[in-house]
Amino acid sequence: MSNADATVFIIDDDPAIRDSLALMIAQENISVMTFENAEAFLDACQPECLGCAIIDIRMPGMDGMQLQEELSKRNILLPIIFLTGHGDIPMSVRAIKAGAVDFLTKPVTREKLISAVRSAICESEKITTESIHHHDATSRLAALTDRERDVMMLAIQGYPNKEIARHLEISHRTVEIHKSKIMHKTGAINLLDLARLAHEGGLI
Amino acid sequence: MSNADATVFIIDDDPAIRDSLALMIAQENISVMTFENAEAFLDACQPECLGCAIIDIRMPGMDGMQLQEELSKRNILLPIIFLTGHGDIPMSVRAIKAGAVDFLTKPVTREKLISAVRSAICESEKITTESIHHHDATSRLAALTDRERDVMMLAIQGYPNKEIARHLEISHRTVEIHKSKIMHKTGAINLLDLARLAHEGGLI
DNA sequence: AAAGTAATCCGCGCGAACACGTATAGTGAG
DNA sequence: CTCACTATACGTGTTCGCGCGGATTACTTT
Repeated sequence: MSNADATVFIIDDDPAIRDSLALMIAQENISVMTFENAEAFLDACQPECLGCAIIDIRMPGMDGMQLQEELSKRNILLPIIFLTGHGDIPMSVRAIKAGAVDFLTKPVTREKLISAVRSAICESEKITTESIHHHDATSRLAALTDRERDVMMLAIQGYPNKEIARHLEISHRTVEIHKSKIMHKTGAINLLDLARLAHEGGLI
Repeated sequence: MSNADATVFIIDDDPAIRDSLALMIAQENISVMTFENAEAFLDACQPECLGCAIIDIRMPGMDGMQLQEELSKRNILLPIIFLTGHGDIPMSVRAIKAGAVDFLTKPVTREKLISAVRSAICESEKITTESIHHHDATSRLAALTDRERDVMMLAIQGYPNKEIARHLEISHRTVEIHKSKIMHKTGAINLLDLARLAHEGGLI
């Protein structure tokens, strides 16, 4: 199965809930880690981790929604499943609109939990793939000099070399040299590829 | 204001609710239309309309969620605000995940209603713009012959003309002629533009 | 401190390869 | 017959690899 290295992080202040959830998930052959509060989880988690977080809304200290916000701030793109005993509709709407994949109410059935976890892990795999692409693109683009970046930005907007040359007030041959170096440095095989790369790297 | 031609469609079986909502929205200088049930709204609405729909979940005949699904099937991309007196959390989660912009509970405050309507109309404007682009792209691409489409698909993946020629087992000059016709028919000014167009037209 | 050295960036010219518009024309399907 | 597809030929413009030079910065050597 593809979820071999995915981990479900359970953050809940109630030990009984933690154990119960952990058991249900472990029985599906998915690895689990439990945390007593948001702070402990924040200390432990990494931006690259694959899996999902099951977060209790109501906790002493930082609550679930604050944790969601903090994770987002720290660029930790872990899909979140909220779990609560005392939620209301506005809260659930806010959570889902803020990007949570699900909002479950206690007591949760095994079926709903596992279904939510599976789709969250699936989401996490997508995010991880995209993140790798993004990181790869960014690191390649980082090798470019400022001037090369100038040329690239115009090139991927479809300007021909002559136009770029006019725009930057340099010889058209120089533009081509820059472009050539850009291609080599980024490993792009053609302009379309470069445009895709720049797009993935967030430069558009 | 930019919402001059946006219309809020209210679908609710309770006349008192309809009138109350319509009044609040009309006071914001936004035009309103009311409908007693889902079927009447479906008969009246068009795919191109700008604005949003405020839909009661619980209605005789087709209910709010079914209406959402039906609108989606008919490709009517109107942002939806649900309104209900007897909703629960799973329902709200499902609705938001299915694309609704908000899920309000009766009785709704004027403030929340207007805020939801404004963001929904803003969303509608985005959708409309995208939809125009998509439609435009599709209609341009529709003029292409099958062979031209073959050539285009390879071209926008970055293959040089010679490769395309080898791949299709035709002369490289013929490929260039196809490409030229493609550019003329679609109005694209260069390859990147064509790729963007194909992307907008959903051909990738 | 001064001189040499390496690295980096920016620039130019030449020539080969490639792309593209125009013109001309043959073949097969509807 | 018309339209789509194919092909050929010529001319022009664009792209791109290669070699070379000037300017700046930083690091090492003397």
